[in-house]
Amino acid sequence: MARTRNSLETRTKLLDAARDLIRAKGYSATTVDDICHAAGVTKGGFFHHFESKDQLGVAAAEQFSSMAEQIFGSAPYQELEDPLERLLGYIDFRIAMLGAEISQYTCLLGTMVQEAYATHPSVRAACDAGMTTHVHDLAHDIEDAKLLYAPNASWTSESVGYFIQSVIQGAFIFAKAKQSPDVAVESMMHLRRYLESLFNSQNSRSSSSSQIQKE
Amino acid sequence: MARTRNSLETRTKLLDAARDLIRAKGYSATTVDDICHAAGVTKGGFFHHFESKDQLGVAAAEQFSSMAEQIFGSAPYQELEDPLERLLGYIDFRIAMLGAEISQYTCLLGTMVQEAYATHPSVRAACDAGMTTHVHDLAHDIEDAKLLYAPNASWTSESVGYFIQSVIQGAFIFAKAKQSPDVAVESMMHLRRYLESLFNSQNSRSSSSSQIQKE
DNA sequence: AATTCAGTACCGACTAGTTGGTATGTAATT
DNA sequence: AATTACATACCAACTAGTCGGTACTGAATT
Repeated sequence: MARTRNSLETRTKLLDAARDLIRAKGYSATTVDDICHAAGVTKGGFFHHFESKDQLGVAAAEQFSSMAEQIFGSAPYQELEDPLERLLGYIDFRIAMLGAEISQYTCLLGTMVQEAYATHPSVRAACDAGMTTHVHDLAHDIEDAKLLYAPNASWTSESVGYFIQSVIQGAFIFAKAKQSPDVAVESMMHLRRYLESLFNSQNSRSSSSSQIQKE
Repeated sequence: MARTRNSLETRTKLLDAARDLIRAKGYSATTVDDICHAAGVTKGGFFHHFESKDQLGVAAAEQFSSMAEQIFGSAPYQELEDPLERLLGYIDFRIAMLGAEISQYTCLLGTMVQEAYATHPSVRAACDAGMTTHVHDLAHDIEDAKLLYAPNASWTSESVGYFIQSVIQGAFIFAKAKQSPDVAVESMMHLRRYLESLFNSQNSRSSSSSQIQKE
């Protein structure tokens, strides 16, 4: 029966199945058997790769984080030279993602941490770590844009990064509640407008096409 | 043993226990036995009041909605005459709430809908209904403020209402992940600043989002 | 005023199925 | 030969939900 005997491949199949199932049903409602069945692996195989369900949750969070890092790190907007344009490109990219199926664009970490924060400490920590890393990646561009367009602003780049993620996470909740991304799209447009306004004040010099044409 | 034989009281105790437990552990991880134990009621009593766990979820969502309606409807900021001040008062009120324990200020509806949206349709619908009602309550003040301060703005009051709720829901996720409300507070401060900016400028033009504001 | 009686509120043991996890076996790889 | 990578069979604890029974209530009947 066992056609392939590739440890890494099996592990990846389990993690992918876990990612999809947990995004759809949540962490608690997703059983080990569910994951095994979806991945085409038996219980024995599962517990060969992960010593507990919680440890799978941690591993799934880590895998999701590096997947996100890869997706956003290699997205087209990263080629833009202006940090503000990269930031707005990120938002536009996330808005574009809302065109796919709900289960494709929602965040595993946000979903898991909601139910796991009080009862599964290791999962909570893994979600926190992944989200924090993503915020810090963003904050780098925000900081560069700030130095360029709003050096005297009172807000911190990090807080803007967390704000962006809060809007996105909240938008996902409404996409789920309404079974439609429409409200989420509008929220992210508000977010985009706010970001523009943050970099629009006082001494701004921009050679870019979009916003400021004041002299 | 049975001191009081008050149907409504027992039902309320079950709903209160469900609210607290689900906010802490999520919907799936909260068992009927958990709820019974916390409420001091037996299984028989539970299923006398609710014909299924899902129906309890729906009832809990409804109760939570009317609780919210009552809290925000009778909050001090409602006395303010200016609709914009009422709106900002709402934000300040929510920021102040972040001083309590996590389990006290998080949203049952947002928590439940995350895990239930695909697998428990009735619960999803109840959460949607509750959140939508709350947004519409908010949107009323937003609309009034718009007529007063930004009559020509291109955004809709409803979309601003959903945006506010998205930020709040997302902030809760980070409060859980970080086990601290600090990040949530900062996000709500950004939200507050955005709302101020929406009503601050001479919005005599529509659609063009760039607006220069003075400090 | 006492009795009946139907209905409501609740109890707690039970069930059939599910849960995460284990013990043991075995074929493939090193 | 030893280790790895699984599969199979199994278990104790737990799961939502059931069911027969009990205690209390309040109104109608006696």
